[in-house]
Amino acid sequence: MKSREKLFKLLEKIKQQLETVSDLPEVATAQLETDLQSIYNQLNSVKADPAVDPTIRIWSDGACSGNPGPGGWGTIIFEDGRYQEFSGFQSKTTNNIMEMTGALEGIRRTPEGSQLIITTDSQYLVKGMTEWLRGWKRKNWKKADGKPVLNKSIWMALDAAAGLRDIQWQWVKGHNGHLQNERCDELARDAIEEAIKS
Amino acid sequence: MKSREKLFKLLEKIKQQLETVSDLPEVATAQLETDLQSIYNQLNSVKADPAVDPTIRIWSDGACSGNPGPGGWGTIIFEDGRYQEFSGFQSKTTNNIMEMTGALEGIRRTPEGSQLIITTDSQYLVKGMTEWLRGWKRKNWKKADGKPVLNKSIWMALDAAAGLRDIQWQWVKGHNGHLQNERCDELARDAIEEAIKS
RNA sequence: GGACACCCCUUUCC
DNA sequence: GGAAAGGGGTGTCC
Repeated sequence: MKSREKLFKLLEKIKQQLETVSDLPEVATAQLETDLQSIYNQLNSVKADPAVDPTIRIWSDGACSGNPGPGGWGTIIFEDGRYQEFSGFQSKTTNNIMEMTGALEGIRRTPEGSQLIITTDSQYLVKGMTEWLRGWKRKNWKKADGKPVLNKSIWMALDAAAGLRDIQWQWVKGHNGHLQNERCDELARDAIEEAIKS
Repeated sequence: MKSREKLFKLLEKIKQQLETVSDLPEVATAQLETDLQSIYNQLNSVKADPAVDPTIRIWSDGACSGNPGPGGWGTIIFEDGRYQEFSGFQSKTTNNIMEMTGALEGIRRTPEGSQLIITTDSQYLVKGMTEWLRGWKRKNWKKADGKPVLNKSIWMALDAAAGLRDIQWQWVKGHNGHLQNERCDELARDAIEEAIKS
C-alpha cells in the first residue's frame, strides 16, 4: 500500500537523521521522541487487532488565505491499519472555521461510539472542546466578556458529534515538524487552490 | 501641504479598492461609505470658507498600558483646512483619564467661542459630557450610588473649556476602521513609548 | 444587571 | 504589520 510505504520511508529518514546528528538540544530530542512514538504507534496499530485497540487517530488542520478569505481543511484518519486523507474548501471563511471543520469532517467519518484521539495545532479548537464549551452552554453561549460566542453552529455540530464518541483532544505546536500535522497543512493548502479556481 | 497629500493618497487607494473588488458584503460597504464621507468632508472643508463653515473637527483617543499604568493620548485638529496632530503622556494614569485628556488638550488648542465637533470612542467621555455632568453638578458631584464622582478635576476642566465653546460630541466604535480614530490610537500608543522611556 | 473603553495572555491564520 | 478566536483583568458610568 502506498501510504504505508511512505511511513516506512519517513521512519528510515528519521533514523538516518538521528545517526548523523551528534548533539541535539533537549527540546528537539523530546520532539523527535514524540514523533517516533507517534510513528511507532501507527506502524504497530497496523498489526494490532482492532478488537484489542480500537482507537482511531485523527489529525486535522485548517488554512485560510487572507483570513477571512478562501480557506481549506485537511484531515487524516488512521483506523485499523487504514490510512486515509480528506480535504475540502470554502470560498470565504476564517482560519478558525477551517480548523474546526477539519476536525468535524474527521469525526463524522467515524462510527458512533468510536474511541478517538484527535490532534490539532489549534488551541482555539482544543480548549473550546475541552474547557470552554461547558461554560458557554451554561451561560447561554456568552463569552467571558458577555458577548455571544462566535461560530456557534459549528461548535454545536462538533459538540453533538463528539457527544456520540469518546474523544481525546491533543494539541501540538504548529509548524514544528509534526509529521501528520504538516501533511494536513499541505492538504488544506492544496484545497485552497481549488477554492480559488472555483 | 503634506497632510493633504496624505488624504489624497488615501482617497485614491480607496477608489482603487472599490474598483477591483466586485462583490462587497453590506457591512463593508457601509464602512467604506462612512470612510469616504469622512474624507470627502475633510477635502471639502479645505476649500470651504471658514466664515461660512467655521466648524473645527477634533478627534481624540487615549491608551494606557496596564490600566492603570503609563498612558498616552492623541488628538487631531482639523480646522480651516489645517490638519494638526498632538499627543502627550503620563507615567501613571488610567484609560479614562487619557481619554478625557486627549479631548481636553484638543479643546484647549481651539479659540474660545469656536464651534467644534469632537469625535471619540469613549462612551465614558461622551455620556459624561452630554448626559451625566449636569446631574453631578446638581448633586454636588455625587454619582447615582451616592459615592463621589471620580476624576472630578478633569471633568471640571473639561466643563469649563466646553462652556466657552459650542461643542457637539460624537461617539464612534473603537477599532472599527475609523480613519482618524485609528490614527489617534496610534499617536496615543507612540506617546506611551515615550512615557516608558522617560 | 448593562454599556463603552483600556490592558495582559494564548494559539492559529495571513 | 493585521485578522480570527478565546481566557484573565481594570477604569468608569448608569
